[in-house]
Parts: sequence; structure tokens; C-alpha cells
Amino acid sequence: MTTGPSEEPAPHRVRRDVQRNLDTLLTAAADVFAAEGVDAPVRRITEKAGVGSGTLYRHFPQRSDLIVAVFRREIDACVDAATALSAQYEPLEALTLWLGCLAEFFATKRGFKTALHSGDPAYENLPAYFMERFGPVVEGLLTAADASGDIRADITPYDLLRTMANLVDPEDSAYTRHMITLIVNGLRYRSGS
Amino acid sequence: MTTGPSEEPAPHRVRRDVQRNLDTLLTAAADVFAAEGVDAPVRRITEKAGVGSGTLYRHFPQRSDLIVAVFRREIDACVDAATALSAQYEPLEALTLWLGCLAEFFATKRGFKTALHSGDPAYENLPAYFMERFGPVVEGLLTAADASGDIRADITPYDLLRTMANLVDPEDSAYTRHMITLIVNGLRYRSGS
Amino acid sequence: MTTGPSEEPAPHRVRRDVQRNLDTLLTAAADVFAAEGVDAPVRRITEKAGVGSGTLYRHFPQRSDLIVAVFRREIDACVDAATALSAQYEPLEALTLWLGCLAEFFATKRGFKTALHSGDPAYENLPAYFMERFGPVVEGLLTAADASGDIRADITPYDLLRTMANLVDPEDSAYTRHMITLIVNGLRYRSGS
Amino acid sequence: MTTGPSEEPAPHRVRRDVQRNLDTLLTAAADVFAAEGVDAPVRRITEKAGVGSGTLYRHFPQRSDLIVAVFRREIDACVDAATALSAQYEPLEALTLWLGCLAEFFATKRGFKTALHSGDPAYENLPAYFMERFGPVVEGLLTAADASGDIRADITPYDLLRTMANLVDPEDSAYTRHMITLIVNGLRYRSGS
DNA sequence: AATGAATGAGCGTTCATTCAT
DNA sequence: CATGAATGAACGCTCATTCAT
Repeated sequence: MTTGPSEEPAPHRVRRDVQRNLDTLLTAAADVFAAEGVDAPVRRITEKAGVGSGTLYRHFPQRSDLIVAVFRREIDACVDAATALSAQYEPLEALTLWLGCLAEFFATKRGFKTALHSGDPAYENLPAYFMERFGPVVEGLLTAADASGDIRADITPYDLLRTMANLVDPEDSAYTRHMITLIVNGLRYRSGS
Repeated sequence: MTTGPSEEPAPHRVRRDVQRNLDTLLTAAADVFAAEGVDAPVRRITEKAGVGSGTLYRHFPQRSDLIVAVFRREIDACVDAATALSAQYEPLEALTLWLGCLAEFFATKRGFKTALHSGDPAYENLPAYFMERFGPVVEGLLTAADASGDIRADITPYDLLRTMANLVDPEDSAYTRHMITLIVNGLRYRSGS
Repeated sequence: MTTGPSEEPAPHRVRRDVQRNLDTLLTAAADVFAAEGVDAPVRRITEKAGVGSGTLYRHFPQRSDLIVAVFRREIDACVDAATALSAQYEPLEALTLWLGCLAEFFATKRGFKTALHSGDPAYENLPAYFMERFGPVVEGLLTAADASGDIRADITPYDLLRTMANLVDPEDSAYTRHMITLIVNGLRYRSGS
Repeated sequence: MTTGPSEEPAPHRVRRDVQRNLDTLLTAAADVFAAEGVDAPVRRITEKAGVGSGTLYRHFPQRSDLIVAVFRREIDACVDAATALSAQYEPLEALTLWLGCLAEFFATKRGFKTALHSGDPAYENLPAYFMERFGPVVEGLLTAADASGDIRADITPYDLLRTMANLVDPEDSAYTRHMITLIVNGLRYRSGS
């Protein structure tokens, strides 16, 4: 029996099964939140994730911790998508497609705006995180499309984000897509003036 | 069994009492729903109305019955407001003011859209009622404003209603008013082209 | 159909079934507290009483409310017993028998002293109630026995109550009875000095 | 398979580590039990001991095993104290001081009496151990004090132990001390009769 | 027809205990 | 052997709904 360094357990590395559980939980929670809202019973989430309720509470002692984690995860995913889209598509196409991602984000976050306005201090960092992450992304996409001459980027990232938040109809993605087209066209038409 | 007037009140008198209870309940429910959402405890409503919970369940055997009744009542009130506004104001002004009423309706009916899409058969008639009642109103207001030359009514009532439903921000009435102005202006500008 | 005053329901009189439920609950709670202590599961009490848990919470919103009610009820019963014993027995006999009642009270109130010292404001009136009710009873019994020449009452009610509280062995009533005899004898012996 | 000293630690070394863990756990458990009672969460103990919960359950498969171990350990400590006190003090002083130790034992073992009478078979050997260990100690202290002429030892060890168990007030050590003095004086006064 | 007491399912949460690492 | 993540039964409590009065 030889004892090499590889046999020593790395105590501070996150155990792989733990990380898997965490991922499963976040995915399940995101699904349940999208389907039933953030007030859905905890049991629904744990059942979907196939874990005991204690596991959820170990990772997210407060319900708001879970909600925040889900939101951040989806915000991050949406941000990452922008990079991928920018690499694959022309600037205007990338912008349009990414607005579709953003619409998806809003459509599945029925409780997002309510949570933000709940006054619960657990959510107080969320709006800032939202703008910190999405602001530069929108800025980048607009600037790129402007540089390519496709649009005139005369809208602030903040205004574009807010407009998107308010036009999305979670029950009618066709409508939402139509509205996105309208907005992009609005930016494009102005580019010729 | 002798029946004297004092012992057996006239039937229409009884019905008036019942009607008063019903009104009180609907008003109380509307207030509570606006303040706490449609998931508020029943007890809150009965307390506000000053009746026992049995009375509520006599009139509305299912919770959804109460919710539907409140929604219909407020839809009706909103419809009635249109008539009053049309009588008092110029067509364009009437349209603008009425869109304000409609925004108020959406803002205080946080659970309305959720109820519509819940899939619960209890709510299946609600969308139809919504369009039956609001469709002609919007049609009338648009037509009148078009006839007066103030706008070109090139939007369907359905699209205008849906747009209103999606743009309302219950937490920010200033934003909502701003958006209403934008829409009306959009219709107006086109009228000159 | 004649309507006399006897047919009018008395709205402010406690309904009989309600009172019965309350009694059942208090009795069940007293039994459970005696057997398992005041930290016993609520369910145990409601099962024993044959009522739903909501009924318990309606009458005793806080657990401490139930505990206090049980204690007061048993204090009252113990106080009432003194009157009955004084009427039936000679003073010294009445005193001895009543100390037996008191011992029973302490024996079945395992959580009593703990509750008193818990610092929970819900219990802050309990010690005062205890002394208010028991103080005069002990005083009366001692005075009567002193007046009859059976004992010399040279112990304060407070001291006698405290001694009783501390000598009771809930698991061994024979021992407790023996100790009561010792105390009474102690008072008696002195009466001859 | 080669066995070098560095790869296979000497067995008694391992056992020393284990023993240290066991001591740490017992000490932590005793502290927690004294502060929060024997129903305190296991987690509190493992945190205080700085070990994982698995370690606790390896040594004490049942919760009652831990409780019993703590009780036995403290009984043993109390027994050992008697030896030390007898060596240092005159018999009567030693007895009085040791009764103080015993009172301390009862005061910090709030769950002890409950455990003894719980009917749980896990605790069935505890009363016997209690008497086996404490009986001779009390016997010895009483005999020594009797031999020195300080008291007349006309109380059985059993009765003295039971009296101590019942008079201790964990919330009022002054009262407890007072009662100990009374008892010892009681034994002393009789010595002159 | 009105009242409000009672029911009991269902939720959030804790924590003793097990078991993969 | 030690760790601490995971389990899941059990509890306190709420509240929609029913039903005796």
C-alpha cells in the first residue's frame, strides 16, 4: 500500500457530488419558479430535484437565498450567451438574438420584479447585480452594432433593459418576438436619418 | 302558523340585505386583493367586510368564484367609466383618460394575468368576458377619436389591450402614465402622415 | 310560529359545545403535561382531546397560553379543594389532606418551576397568581389549626409552600406523604413547647 | 505489503487519539447538557467538540449512550471528589462539602431524574450505577463523621441521596446551600441527644 | 340566512441519524 | 476512522373549507 499525494483528500475542494446536488437544485428551482412562481412550495422543488428537504436548507437557509441564487445563475447564463452570440453572428443579428435570450429570462422570472420591490433586504443587492452584469452586455452589443453601421445606438442600456422588462408577454412568445423586431427596426430606421 | 308582517319580512327586503352583504364582500375583496394579492387569507376579507366566513362561502362556494366576481365587477366599472368619460371629454382626451383607468385596473389586479393563464377551468370564461366587454369599449373610443381626426386608429383593440396589459408597472405609476402618453402620441403622429 | 325572547340566541353567551371543547383540551393538556412535560408535541394533546389542531390554536394562540391556562385551572382546583376540606374535617386534618393536594399539584407540574424561571414574559404573572391564590389558603388553614390549638403556626405561608415545592418526589407518593407527615408533626410538636 | 513505522502508527498511539476525541466529546456534551438540557441538538455538541457528527455516532450509536456516558462520568467525578475531600478535611467538613458537590451534580443534570424514570430501557442500568457508586461514598462519609462523634448517622445513604435529589433548586444555589446546612445540622443536633 | 368554531391537509423548518466520500 | 452532506420523519403553525348552532 503506497501513500502518494494523490491519495490525500483535498479538504477544501468542493466535493463533486455536492456540486451536482447544488446544480440539480438550482435547475429544479428555476423550473418550478418559472411554472408556479417563486412562492411555490419547497417540496415541489426538492421532489423535482430528487433530494431531501434538508439538502435544500443546507445550501439555502433562507428562501430568498435560493431565489437570489437562481436569478444570479440565469443572469450569468444570459450574459454568457452574449459572448457566444457576438462570436458567431454579425452585430445586429447578435443583438436581436440576445434580446430574445433576455426576453426568455424575463418570461421565466415571473416573481423577479415582485422580489425586487418586496423591500426584503435579502434582495437589495439584486437590482445592482442585474445592472452590473447586463449593463455592459447591452452596451457592448449596441456599440458593436453601431460601429458596424447597422443601427444608431441612441438608447441607453438602462432604457433598453427596462423596455424589454415591460414588453415581454410570458404567455405569448410570438408577440414578444414581434415586439423585439419592432424595437430593433426602430433603432435601424433611425440609422438612416 | 300565523304570518304577520312583523314576523315575515317582505321578500324583496330580505334580498336587499343580501345584496348589501354581497356588495360589501366584493368591495372588501377588491381592496384586499389590491393590497395583498388574490392569495390573501379569506379571513382578511371577511374581517374587512364585517361578516362571517360562512356568509362568504354561501355567496361564493369556491374561492375562484369570488375572484371572478371581483374581476367582472371591476371590468364592469371600467367599462362604465368609458361612457362617462366619452360624455364629458373630447374623444382623444377620453381615450387617454380611459387608458389610465385601464392601467389602474391592471395595476391593482396583480393576480389577473396569472388567473387568466392558470389553466384552472374556473377562470376559463374570464378572458372571453374581458374581451367581450373591453373590446367594444376600445373600439368605440378609437373610432370616435379617429372620426374626430385626432388620431389614425391603426391598431386593433386586441393589440392595444394586450400592450396595455404588458406595459403597466404596478410599482411605478409615473412610468405607466409616460408610456400611455407615448402610445397615444404614436397614434396621433401617424394621423398627420 | 311565535317568537318569544327564549328563542333569541344569546350572542354573547359562550356556546356550550365550545366550553366543552375547552374543558376537554385543558384536561388533555394537563394529562399530557403530567406525563411528558410541557414540551410535549401539540399533536399528542389534540389527539387525546379528540379535536383538530386548529381548535387548540384558536383557544391558545401561543403554547404559553395553554400552559398558563392549565396551571391556573389546577391552582384553582387546588384552592377550591381547601374550602371543601375545611368544611368536612378538623383543622389539622384539613391542613394535612390539603398538603396532599398541593403535593399532587407539584407532582404533576414537572415543567412548572422551569416555566416560571424561563424568563418568558408570557409566564411573568404566574408566580404572582400562584402566591395570590395559595397564600391566603395556606394562611387560613394554618390559622384555623393554630386557633384549634393543634399546632403552633410558626411558619410563613411562603416558606411552607416553598418547602412543599421542593420536597415532592413525583415518582414516589409514599415518600411524599411521609414527608408531609414529618412537617405537620414538626408543627405539632412545637405546639407543646 | 511492507510495514514501516511511518506508514503504520503504533496501535496505542491511535487509541490515544480516539481517547482524546472521546474526552472532548464527553466534556462538550456535559457543558451543553448543563446549559441547554439533554434535549439539546447534537450539532451543538459536535460544534463545541470540534468533531463531525459521524465521530459522535461512532462512539455513541444512540443518543442515550452519550447521555449515560456523561452521567456516569460525572458520577465518577463526584465519587472521586469524596476521596479527595476526606483526605483534606475533617469528617463533618468533608461530608458537608461533598453534599455541595452532589447538589452541583443534580443542579447541572436537569435531565437526570427524568432519564431515570423515563422507562427507556437505555437508562435501566443508571439507577443501579447511581446507588452502587454513591451509596458507599455516602456510607463512608456518614460513618466517618459518626466515628468522629460529630453527628449521629441515623439516616440511610439512600434516604440522604433521595432527599438531596429532591431539595436541589437549580435556579437558587443559595437556597440549596441553606438546605444542606439544615440537614447537616439536623444530623449534628441529634448527635447530642 | 348568518355566524364563527372546528377540521385537517399542507406548508416551512429542524434535527437525529445514516452513509458516501 | 473522521467528516459533514443527505435523508426524511416529525413538529409548529396556517388557513381554506365545512358544519353545528
